[in-house]
Amino acid sequence: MRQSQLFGRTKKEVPRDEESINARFLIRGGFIHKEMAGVYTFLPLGLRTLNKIENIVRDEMNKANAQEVFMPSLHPKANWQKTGRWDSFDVLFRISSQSKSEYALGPTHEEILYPLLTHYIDSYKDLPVALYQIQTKFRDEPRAKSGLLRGREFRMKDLYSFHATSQDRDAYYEVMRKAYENVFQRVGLHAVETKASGGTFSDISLEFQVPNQFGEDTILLCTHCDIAINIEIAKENTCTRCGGSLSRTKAIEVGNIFPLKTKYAQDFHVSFKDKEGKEQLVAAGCYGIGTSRVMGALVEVFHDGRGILWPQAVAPFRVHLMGFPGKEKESEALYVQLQSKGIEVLYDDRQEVAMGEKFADADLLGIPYRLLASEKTLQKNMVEIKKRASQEPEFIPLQRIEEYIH
RNA sequence: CGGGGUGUGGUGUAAUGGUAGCACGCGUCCUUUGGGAGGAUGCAGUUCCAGUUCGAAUCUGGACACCCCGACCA
Repeated sequence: MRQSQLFGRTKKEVPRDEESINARFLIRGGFIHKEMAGVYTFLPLGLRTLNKIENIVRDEMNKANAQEVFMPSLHPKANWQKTGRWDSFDVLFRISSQSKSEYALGPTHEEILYPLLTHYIDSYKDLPVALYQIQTKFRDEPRAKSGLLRGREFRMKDLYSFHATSQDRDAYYEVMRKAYENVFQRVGLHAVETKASGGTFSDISLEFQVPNQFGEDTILLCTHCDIAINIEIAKENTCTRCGGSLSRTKAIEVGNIFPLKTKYAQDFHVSFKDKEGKEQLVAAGCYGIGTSRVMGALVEVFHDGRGILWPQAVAPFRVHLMGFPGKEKESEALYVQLQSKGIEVLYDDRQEVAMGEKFADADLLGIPYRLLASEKTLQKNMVEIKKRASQEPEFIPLQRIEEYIH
């Protein structure tokens, strides 16, 4: 991508009123644009990163034998009345049409998926089923805050699994738990498995918490074995697994998995015939990851005074090539060469922009490798390459670029 | 939803009752180019509605919006 043609621009000034680091850098870098509190447009740069996160999630869900579907955002009121949540779900957006019909904007999708299943599940032979989607969710948060960390409209992967027995469900729960570990490891986040309250519809839940001072949650983190317990339900002073001491830590919740009780299966009569021909309710589990929140959390964790430091797997591009005045032809050749090798390059081909500004933008955008071919380096048939995370550049031969950045 | 704060060109800001100014960005021209270049010139603004006043960005009331703290958060 040529930066001269990239939609969006960087800003030198910190946006007034934005205190959270992710909002400041993502807005300044032209990744996102705020429409209103908790509602953002993802600009081309930001969408690339969001897509990378979501594709990693997709890959891990597919590997766990889940199938992707796409459910509506507009939900029938009757379904929400059936579960009682039309009245009890406090952050539900309730909207009405010209003809005065009322609808819910989906904050979660049990009210769609359970009724859907009744059409496709009749026998134990139809189970198990694991369906997921990556969707825009709507929650009328009384207080949207902290950039992408708490929005009123946000991206979420939600997966629901259905099984003939709770033992089967519990086994799949462990599969998902492993899949979640993989997702967070691959996007570069250290997410700690944290025991939390299950709420109304589950006995327990497991949250994936990224320790960070700007998180909303407080967890008690075991200093020895890297598990935690949410302070909401903490009764012990020591780790239940290893007896280690617990330290109180702020954290960002990026995922949550929990077995579901039978409430929804009952509400929507999601049942099947077992081997004996007896009618049974399905056993279910629910598994969520806030993908846009993951993006915000990444910035909260990976930044310095100048800007973002994206982990390679989610960076919008792998290489940021700096065009050098007077060396346009050589830079252009490098751009073509890297692209032909399938390397994602953002090429700062802006002619009228001084080098200092290009460097400042490169630091802000946080692409892992900064590449530069100048008079100085070309004389030796070299390019300068600088990792975003390191202070000093290195000089490597032109032919060795590809191996270096892998 | 309770409390606090803030609303001035696209962005960041100054003007506290009397000419709305500056910087960045943007347009045009010229000179520049290894860490946010220089000159010339141009475009662009007081959140909205009432009120007080000869006169309101400034004072009063209300609305709306945004940020922060808290409550809430299947």
